[in-house]
Amino acid sequence: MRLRFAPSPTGYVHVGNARTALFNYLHAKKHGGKLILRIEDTDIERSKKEYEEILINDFKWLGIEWDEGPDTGGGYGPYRQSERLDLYREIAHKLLDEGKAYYCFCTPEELEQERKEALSKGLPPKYSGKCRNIPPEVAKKRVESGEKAVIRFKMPQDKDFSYNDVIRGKISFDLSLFGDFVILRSNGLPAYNFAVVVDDHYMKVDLVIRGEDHISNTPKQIKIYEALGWTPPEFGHLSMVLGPDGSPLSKRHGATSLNQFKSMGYLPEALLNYLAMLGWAPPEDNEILSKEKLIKFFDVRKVSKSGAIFDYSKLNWVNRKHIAALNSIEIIKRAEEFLVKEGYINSLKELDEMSLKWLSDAIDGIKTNIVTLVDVPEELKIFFEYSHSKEAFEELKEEGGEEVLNFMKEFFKGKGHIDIKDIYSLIGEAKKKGLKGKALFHPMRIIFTGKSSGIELDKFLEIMTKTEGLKFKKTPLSLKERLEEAEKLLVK
RNA sequence: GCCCCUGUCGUCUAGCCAGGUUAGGACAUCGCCCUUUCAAGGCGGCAGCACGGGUUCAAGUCCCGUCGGGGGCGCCA
Repeated sequence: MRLRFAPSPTGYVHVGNARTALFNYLHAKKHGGKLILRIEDTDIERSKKEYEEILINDFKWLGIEWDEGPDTGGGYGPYRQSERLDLYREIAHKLLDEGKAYYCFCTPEELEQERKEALSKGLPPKYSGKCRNIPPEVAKKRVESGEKAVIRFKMPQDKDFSYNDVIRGKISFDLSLFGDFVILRSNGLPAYNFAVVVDDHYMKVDLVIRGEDHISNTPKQIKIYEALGWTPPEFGHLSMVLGPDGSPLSKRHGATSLNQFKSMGYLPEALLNYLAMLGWAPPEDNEILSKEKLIKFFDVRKVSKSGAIFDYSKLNWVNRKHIAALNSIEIIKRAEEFLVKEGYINSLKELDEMSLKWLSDAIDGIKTNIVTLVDVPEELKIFFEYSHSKEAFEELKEEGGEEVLNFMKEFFKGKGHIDIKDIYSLIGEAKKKGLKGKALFHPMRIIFTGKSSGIELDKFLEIMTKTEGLKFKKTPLSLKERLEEAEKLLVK
C-alpha cells in the first residue's frame, strides 16, 4: 500500500492540508504501507524554494513522517515535479502520437472570449474542441515553425461515468460536460491533472486521499490512466475544514497555518490529536490519544463526508489534557522559547539544578491552569512579579487588610529571610489574637500575591520561601519585598 | 448557468449499508460537590435527526422533492 501527500510550496502549511497529510499518514501506518512526500512545484509563478523547507519542518513538527520524499530520497524519485519534466513531456507526446491528445493553438484571449460566450448562453464553459480537428501533420509543422501551443487531452465523452470513492461511495458524472483539458502548457510544464497521474503511476501510489475540491478532477485523471493503459489508484475525498461561520477556514478566521499554532503554544501531539478528530471519531470514549493510538484506531472509510468546523474550545481542551499528562520538567522544556521570550531565562541550559527544581515546583502549583504553552510564563508571573489587581486591593481595604498587614509587618520585623516555619508561627500567633479563617487567609493572599485568587496559598508560600540563590534572568520577588509592595498600595 | 458533493445537540461525532435506540459520547454551557480563593477534578442538567411528501405495523435509518452549505467548470494546484 503506497500513499502520498503532495503540497505546493506556495506558502505556510494550512491546517486543512495538514489534516489531509495526517489522514494519509495514519492510513499508511495502519496498513504497514509507505507514505510519499511529493513537492508539486510546477506553478513557477507561486512556488518558492524556501517554502519547501518550511513545509518539511512544519510537517515534521506536527509529527508526520514520510518514507520517501525530496529530503529522504527513495526508489521512485525524484520527488519534486520540477525535476520530472522530461517524463511528463515524454508521456504527453506518447498520447499525441497515439491520437489521444492534440496540439491547441488557441490564445488565452480567445479562450476567455469563448468562456464568456458559453456562460452567457447558459452552457458549461468547456473548451470547444476547436483545434481538435487540425490534422496532426499540420499541427506539427506549426509547432516546428515556432508557433506557441499547448497539448490537450481528448476527453472521452461518456454519458454515464462513475467511480467508487473510498469515503463517499459511487460518484457519477456526465463526461460530455467536460472539455478537452490542457496536459502540457505552452511553456513545456505539465498541468496539474496530468502531472499527478504520471507521478502517482510511476510512484506506484494505489490510494489517493485528498480534499473534496478534487472530486471533479477525478474523472479527468481516471481517463488519462485509461488512455495510457494504466490502472488507476483508489480515491477518497475528504471534506473541508471550516471556520466558525461555516465557510472554508481562511485567514479572516484567524490562525490557519501550523506555524501559527506552534507559536500560540499548542503541542504538536495535541494538534495532531485534534486534527484527527475533525471529521472522524475514535471508536472508544477516550478522545485523548497518542499518535500510536490514532494509528491503531483510524479508519479512512469512517471519515465524515460533511465539512467540519474548527473549534478552538475543543482544541484547547485537547491541548490542556496533553499538557497535563506531561511532568513539570517536560513542560519547562516544551515552554523554553516562551520563557525566553518573556524574559525569565536566557536559555534552559544556563539554569542550575536548584533553579530548575524551584521552577518545576512552581509549575506544579499552576499546572492545572495551563491551556497552551504561552500560559506557562503568564501563570508563572505570580512567582516572579507583583502584578496586583485594583479590585483585590479594594477588597483588602474593606476587609480590614490594614490590620493584617500591620500584624504581619510587626511579626516579620528584623527578620532577614522568611522561612516556611515563620509562616506557620505567624498563623499561630494570629490565631491567638482572634485572627483566623477567611479573615486571615484572604488578606494574606492579597498581600503576598497581589491578587484575590490563584494558586493554593500554602503551596505558594512554601515555594516563595525558597527563592534565595536562584539564578534566573528575572529574580522572583521575595516575600519581604511583597510585604513592602502591599504596604505602598494600601496606603495609596 | 450547468455539474458534483453534503445536511443528527451551539461544535466534533456514534447510530444509516442489513428500519423497532429513553437517539449515545466528547467539547462548550448551566447547576451541585470538593476547595479558607481561582482553576483542575467528581456528579448531574439543558440541548439535535434541515423541511415536505412517499413506502411500511414501524423511518434519523429506504425512496422522491424542496431548501440550506460547500466544491468544480483555468496554459492554478
